[in-house]
Amino acid sequence: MKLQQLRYLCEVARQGLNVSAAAERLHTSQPGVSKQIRQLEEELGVDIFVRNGKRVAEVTEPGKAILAIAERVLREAENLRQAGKDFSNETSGSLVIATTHTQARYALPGAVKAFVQRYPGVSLVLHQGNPSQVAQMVIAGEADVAIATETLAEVKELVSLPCHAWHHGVIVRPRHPLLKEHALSLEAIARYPIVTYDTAFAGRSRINRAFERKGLSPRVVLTAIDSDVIKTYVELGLGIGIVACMAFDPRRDRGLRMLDAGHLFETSTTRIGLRHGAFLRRYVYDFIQSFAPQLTRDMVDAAMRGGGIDFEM
Amino acid sequence: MKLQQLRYLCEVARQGLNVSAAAERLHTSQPGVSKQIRQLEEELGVDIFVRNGKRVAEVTEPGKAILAIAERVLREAENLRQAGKDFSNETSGSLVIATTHTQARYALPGAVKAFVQRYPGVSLVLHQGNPSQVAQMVIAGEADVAIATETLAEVKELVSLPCHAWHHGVIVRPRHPLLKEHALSLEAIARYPIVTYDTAFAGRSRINRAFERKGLSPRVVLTAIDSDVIKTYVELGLGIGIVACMAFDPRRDRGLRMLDAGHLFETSTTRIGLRHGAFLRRYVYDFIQSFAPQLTRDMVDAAMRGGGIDFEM
DNA sequence: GACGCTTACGTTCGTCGTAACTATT
DNA sequence: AATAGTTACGACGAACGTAAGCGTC
Repeated sequence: MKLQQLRYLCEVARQGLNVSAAAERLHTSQPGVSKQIRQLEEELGVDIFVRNGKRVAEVTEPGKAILAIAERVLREAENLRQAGKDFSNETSGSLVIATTHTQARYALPGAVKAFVQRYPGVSLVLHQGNPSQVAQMVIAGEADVAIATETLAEVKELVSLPCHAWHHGVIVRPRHPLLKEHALSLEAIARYPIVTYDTAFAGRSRINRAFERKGLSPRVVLTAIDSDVIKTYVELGLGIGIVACMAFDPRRDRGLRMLDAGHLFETSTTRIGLRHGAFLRRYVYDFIQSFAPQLTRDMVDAAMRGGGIDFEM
Repeated sequence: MKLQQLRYLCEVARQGLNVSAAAERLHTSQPGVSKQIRQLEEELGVDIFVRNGKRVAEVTEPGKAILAIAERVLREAENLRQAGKDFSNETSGSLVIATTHTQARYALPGAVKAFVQRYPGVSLVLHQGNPSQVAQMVIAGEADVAIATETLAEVKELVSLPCHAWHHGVIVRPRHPLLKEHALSLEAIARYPIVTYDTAFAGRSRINRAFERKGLSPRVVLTAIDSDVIKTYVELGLGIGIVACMAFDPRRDRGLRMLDAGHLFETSTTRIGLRHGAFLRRYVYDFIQSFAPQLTRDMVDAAMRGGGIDFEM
């Protein structure tokens, strides 16, 4: 068994069982790939692919299990390579962050700016998606870290750590009647049409729960995945907005007013998600700590090894 | 990077940094091992070993991290091989069980007997040790499953599952005064010299805790790691014994009497410990279920993937 | 001086790529 | 007919083992 064979195998699977495409991506010949896979099948004594005549048609049931393990082997081998680069003080590299719009736009800029200054040789990539896509990217190895408020803690394949606690606020147009009420209440909010986040985004679950508990069914007239869209429509007078407080900037958002709603909705916690057992280069720890200062290298390491460990903020 | 290089590397580390010894164990030449390791070091750009002149003296700090990852790679590769054997219906193989005396002697015989009948081609090996040794054997890959009452649940590197709940009993000689008391109490027990398990064995922690809670400090005159030694000394009149109920057999132990003490000590739970993420061959699942019928393959799999999952009995 | 690791070198085996062949759509 | 995968074959390269060299203990 050789690592190369596993690489070939996984690439064929990733290319939708197309051996030629895999060979091309691997910069090698197609017969070579074909042969190595057959050799692996022979060594293991298991057919991994079902071949219709000469065409690779599907993955056998044992093949699925084998592919899963092969991917783990390759991932660990990749960890080794990363560890090598890290210890040899190689400054170049890449950091791929998978995150949601709200985080990318309002929470990350500070940490990102500090990072690119400190590590000019490291290319930083931001991938955007919804929380479950973000989690999947990290699981699949396409991203190094996931940052999101929802979902991450429930994904078993990831180690997740709390970064920031934050809460929601209500945004309205200037001179809106809500601005005159001396204490903001859920009942008052529910009287107006609402513009807020899409399901499974930026603490939307907390918003729903708060209304449900009071037996209120607010009229949500528009949902968006990002705070800017919400703000735009609130400015247009479509309704009042419920967004993360951090998404409101009094200087930029002159056409809007923010009412703190920390007492109405549960606090949300932004979390960082990491691949279980992954080797993280020094700059990854640095980035994490720059984003969430309480997450020291030791804490992250402890969580990565322990697996089940977690703590509340 | 090749698997072979990692194999060489780990073997050298395991042989106490002796390249020649590693080469011999790997059935290859010593220069080959030496060269491959240097190549790996060059590829990774990291010195793994500190060489005093021409002698390998110690592992560098980065080397330790690299060794840890290399071992993970090899373990996954081994999983692949096991998966191959399993799916190709190869009947031969081995099952190494690390366990304590009490389990081996009183809990396992039934499951072991059924196993060797059902899988005559699989060689079953029992390794004995104290609970933490047992856990270490599985972590190190020397054993496939750990079975013990203490320790396993706390070891993070293992997935542990509850098998049997059991409790302690008090054994005394015939005509002992305790036999006449109509309700056994801790206070009554504490009046006599006690023979029981060594620290960290077979629920000894529960025994201690029960007495502590009542503020009693019983006089323990002898501790042993196995029930048979305890029984022997109780028969000799050294004191009364506290052992697992399952260790008492009225037909064999004619010179002794057993008093149930389930109401005095907390229930102990025998657990099975498995290496996190390991591939288990079919017969391993069968063995586990034969030992603890509630542990179906699906349950074991769920626990292995989930990592943090657990349930109480 | 004995042991242990490295360097040097020749053989062998394996891998890769090209080309021809065969099956599937 | 075109696309995709396997078989065949020759060239290159890498790993292995033997033998010699050099440092420690």
